[in-house]
Amino acid sequence: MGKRITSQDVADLAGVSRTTVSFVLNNEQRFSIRPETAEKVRAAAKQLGYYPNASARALASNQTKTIGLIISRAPQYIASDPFLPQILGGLMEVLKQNRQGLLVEWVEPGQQLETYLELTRAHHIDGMILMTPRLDDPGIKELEETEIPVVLMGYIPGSSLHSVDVDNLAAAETAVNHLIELGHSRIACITNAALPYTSASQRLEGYKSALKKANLDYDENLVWEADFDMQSGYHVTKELLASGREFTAIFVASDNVALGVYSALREAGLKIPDDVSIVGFDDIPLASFISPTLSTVALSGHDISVESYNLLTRLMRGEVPESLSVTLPTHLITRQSSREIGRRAT
Amino acid sequence: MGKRITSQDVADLAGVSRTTVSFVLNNEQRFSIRPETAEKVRAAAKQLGYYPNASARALASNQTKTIGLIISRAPQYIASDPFLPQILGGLMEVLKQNRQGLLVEWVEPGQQLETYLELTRAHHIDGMILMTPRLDDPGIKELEETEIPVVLMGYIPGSSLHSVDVDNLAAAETAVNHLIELGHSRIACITNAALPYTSASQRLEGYKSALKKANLDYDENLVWEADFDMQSGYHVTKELLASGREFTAIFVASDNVALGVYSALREAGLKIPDDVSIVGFDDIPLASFISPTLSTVALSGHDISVESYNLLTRLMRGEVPESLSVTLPTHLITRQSSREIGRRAT
DNA sequence: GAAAGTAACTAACGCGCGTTAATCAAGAGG
DNA sequence: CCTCTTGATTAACGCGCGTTAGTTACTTTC
Repeated sequence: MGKRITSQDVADLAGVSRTTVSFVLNNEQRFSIRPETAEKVRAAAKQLGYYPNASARALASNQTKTIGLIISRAPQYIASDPFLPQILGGLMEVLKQNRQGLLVEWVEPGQQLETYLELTRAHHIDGMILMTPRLDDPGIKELEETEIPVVLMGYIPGSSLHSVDVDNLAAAETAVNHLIELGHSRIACITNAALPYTSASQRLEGYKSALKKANLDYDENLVWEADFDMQSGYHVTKELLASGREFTAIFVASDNVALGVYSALREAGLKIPDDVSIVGFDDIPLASFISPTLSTVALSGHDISVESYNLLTRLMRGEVPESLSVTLPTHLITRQSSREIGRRAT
Repeated sequence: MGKRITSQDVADLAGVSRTTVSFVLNNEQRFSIRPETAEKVRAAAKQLGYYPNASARALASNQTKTIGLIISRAPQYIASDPFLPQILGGLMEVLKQNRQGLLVEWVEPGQQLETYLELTRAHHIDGMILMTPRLDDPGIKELEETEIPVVLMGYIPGSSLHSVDVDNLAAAETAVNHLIELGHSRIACITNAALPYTSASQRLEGYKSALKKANLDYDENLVWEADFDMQSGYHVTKELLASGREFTAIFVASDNVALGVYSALREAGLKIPDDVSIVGFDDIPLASFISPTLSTVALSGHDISVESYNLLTRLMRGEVPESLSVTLPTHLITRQSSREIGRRAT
């Protein structure tokens, strides 16, 4: 158990005071340090292999240099989310550049309050990003009143918290419109998640809006709720098929769920896009690798992460961004899974 | 900026000393506290909404109650890893039960040393789990000498660090053997990653071993290295096809990579399993949803996480586990992608 | 009834660092 | 020669908590 090296050790070796060591290593400009003294300190620190203790530093400076990513979902759903790595990857990339750490937490519906309070009051983190928030999250209100900077990845209407999101409604509308332009009029909708998740309800709104603008009837029997994963997509599609309702296309608000839809349709002997056209959402890497390749709404998890981090950084600096929310672009990518109604393979 | 609530505030309100507050809230059994006093303290804490400051606590107790998950890979590879969420999900589940936090970091080859030192010496975390370690990681040696508990998710031969892994070699051997039993003798191998990653080299060894036991020639022109993602699987398969070498089956050491292989074969007009049989590795959720469903070696990311955490916990408690490494079971799942050689669809 | 406990609690130190106010040397100005 | 700056450095306090070594008050023991 080698004795831990403190800044006092560095100070002793360099023949200066601990204060000087602190000034040098933190590049404190307000106090002038003679270059050769600074060099002596740096050499001593290097020689001893000194690394400032994170806890002590956090305690003294009131900054943990760590931000939190909070996922509003249970682990079993997290485990099969192909989009999470993109978010995580993007975030970790910018964080490392800025020498900050990332604490990952999840909260299950019903326990949000306690988790948020613990995280913020205990000051484990300097700021937090809340992923896939739920409309019915009672903790949101609590967070609005806390001092800690918060960025929502996803939009909560009426919340005073800053947020980063894509325009889910418009994007979904575009996707459904694409199907309408291909001549489809009986278009089913399978959501990406339960409706308390804002992205789910917004995408559903976009679906409705597109139908309305095209003067197509909205049939609630064609709308089904999936639950993040492929299994749910599979089961919901089975039910849709069993319901006997006719449809020639499905807007699936999540590529991941769409994979389950593919599987169920295949099992039912239906061909994509010959019998059913599909448009997904997210453009996960897989979308261009499966057969048939999946038409989908592309959005960049990487950009969402970076923008969230940028916004959070400004909040942590105490700045007040002019606008409450950042909306990122999406674009429709048409691939093989969507085709004009009635046309057979060429 | 409401004043932060400290244990002193709780003590004042309860009419006791700060020490008593600490004893009560930490359930310190060594000192006897009168039940009604304890109750008074708890009531005061609740009333004030007191949460002990994490940094102060860490500094005083020398425990951060946080463990680190270190991923030896660059963010762009992390972003498309379908296996990461499983690991993360499992880990987060057990961590929450034990009221511990999770700090996620990545290191890129070449910078491991600095990152490990910083993380351990700065005492950001109580212990760490190192995911997908590389044989050529110079930091491993450093970690062996550090005091902080470390668990490798993946095996490094000759290392004195504890590890949790599946028996990659045996599992790969089983997979290849399955192909051999189906009558295949020209079996290509596409690795899951570059060979410095131990899982990649071990799976390749399993492939070689299976061939050897079956007295089949090892042809290094049939072995290609992929790089975690689908793109690499796609490109490598293209090259394999372009090389003109004959083969009737491919062992792909990663389901994710196999998806790229699927795509390339499809593009070349080859049918799976009619023309080429495929066996993958990992059993990602998608494996049973794509067409044809993918035969693969199943392993549980969840279990790997849980076992890693359990092992790490014991190390953090100062225990010395009898064995250096934990090996978890795998099992081959045969689905549609592998079939007897020469047989056409039924 | 003094010595020896025992239960219940507290004063005070230390964890390692950031930071303010103070100190000291050295030169500038008169 | 003495004051006044300026530049370079340090003593000392505080961050909020865990924890040891007490200190009380209240029994028990012979």
